[in-house]
Amino acid sequence: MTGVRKRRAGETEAALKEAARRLFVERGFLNTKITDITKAAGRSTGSFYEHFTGKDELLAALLSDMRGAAGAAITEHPRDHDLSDRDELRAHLAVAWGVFRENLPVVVALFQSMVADEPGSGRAWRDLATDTDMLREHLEWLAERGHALPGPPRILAPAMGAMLAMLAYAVMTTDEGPGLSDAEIVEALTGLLHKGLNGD
Amino acid sequence: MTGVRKRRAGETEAALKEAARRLFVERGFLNTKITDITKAAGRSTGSFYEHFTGKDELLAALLSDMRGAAGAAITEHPRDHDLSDRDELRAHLAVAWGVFRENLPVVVALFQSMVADEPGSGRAWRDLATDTDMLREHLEWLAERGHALPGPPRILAPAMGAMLAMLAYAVMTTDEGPGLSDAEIVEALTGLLHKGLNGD
DNA sequence: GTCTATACTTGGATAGAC
DNA sequence: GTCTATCCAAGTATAGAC
Repeated sequence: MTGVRKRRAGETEAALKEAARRLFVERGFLNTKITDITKAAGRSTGSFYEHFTGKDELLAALLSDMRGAAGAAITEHPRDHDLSDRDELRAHLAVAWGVFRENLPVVVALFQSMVADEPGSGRAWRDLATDTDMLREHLEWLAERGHALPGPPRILAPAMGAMLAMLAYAVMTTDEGPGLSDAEIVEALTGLLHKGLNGD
Repeated sequence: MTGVRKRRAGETEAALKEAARRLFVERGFLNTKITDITKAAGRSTGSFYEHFTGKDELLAALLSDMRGAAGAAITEHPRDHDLSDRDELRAHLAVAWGVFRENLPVVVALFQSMVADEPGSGRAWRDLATDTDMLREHLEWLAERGHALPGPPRILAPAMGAMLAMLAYAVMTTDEGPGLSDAEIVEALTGLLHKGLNGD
């Protein structure tokens, strides 16, 4: 493989990804066909399969890119973050909301992909539990320290994650939103959850 | 149209609906093809279109049936329900959870249908706002009476609805759930939201 | 109203030339 | 690696006999 050829290949892959990101937001992951992506990227159908085995692998690649970029912000949480502190809770929520906002194409695609799966697969619960694993640990840490929670962390964490994910999806895919800024939404959620977890 | 013929027609429609309900839970709304439904119902493809113009109309019919049955429980809320009362809040959540549980086929189908729509359509937000309209009014009623809420009802209501809907979807479509009974889940959500709304 | 048979469309995937 | 051309499977929807 020559250097030029390699570069051209990289450009094609990047073009396909970029086109996919744009289309995933506009039409959604499910309604975007591979031919739509190649057309938008100015590439041929055959070329697509030289880079990805299918739409799912493309999504996996996008997800990988996302983790590389914004992943650090989410992953590197010290286990002893104190969510009973209002400012820390707000910061947490703000980071999560921001990651959603910054990576909307991937978020939309993952959300659609998850919900479109066979209900019997149980994927929705599995994804939700996995994605809120760290939050669950935070809550368990609070409980271990004698903090009185309104319920078991293994249901509270997924519940909070469900609220955040679903609400973010709804808000970020409409023009007719609640008429509130991101900061105002985060503030409202902070109030609800802070009092909810700590009782005032 | 003879009486016999009419009866037979009614049976076919019922058989199609019943088959659809079953398949929507097993495979989901999106993955269930019209041919799957007719096959499961022991009817022909052509016959299907004599009763419904397509899958969406079938879903609308199922939704209509559901409203007729369980609708009363949800719709007939006096506007002045006091959600700051823990027992009333729990009862509310329990009713909603129960409706989801009792009508899982329709709930799954609607959820999938909503999420599969073009993100740009803003349907997710619209549905969420509509479905939590009454809750929003309840909260506004509280606010009018001087109750201090953690944020504007127009974002709190959708947020609560998002949590309930997404969590119910996840929990009810898995065998590996949180290991809690419905009552225990409702109790945990009650605790979280009651304190969240009222501050202890 | 219901059936069988089939036309039609979409979209995924590959073959082979360049 | 990329392209054009094409095959093929899946599903929707209709036509026409009963």
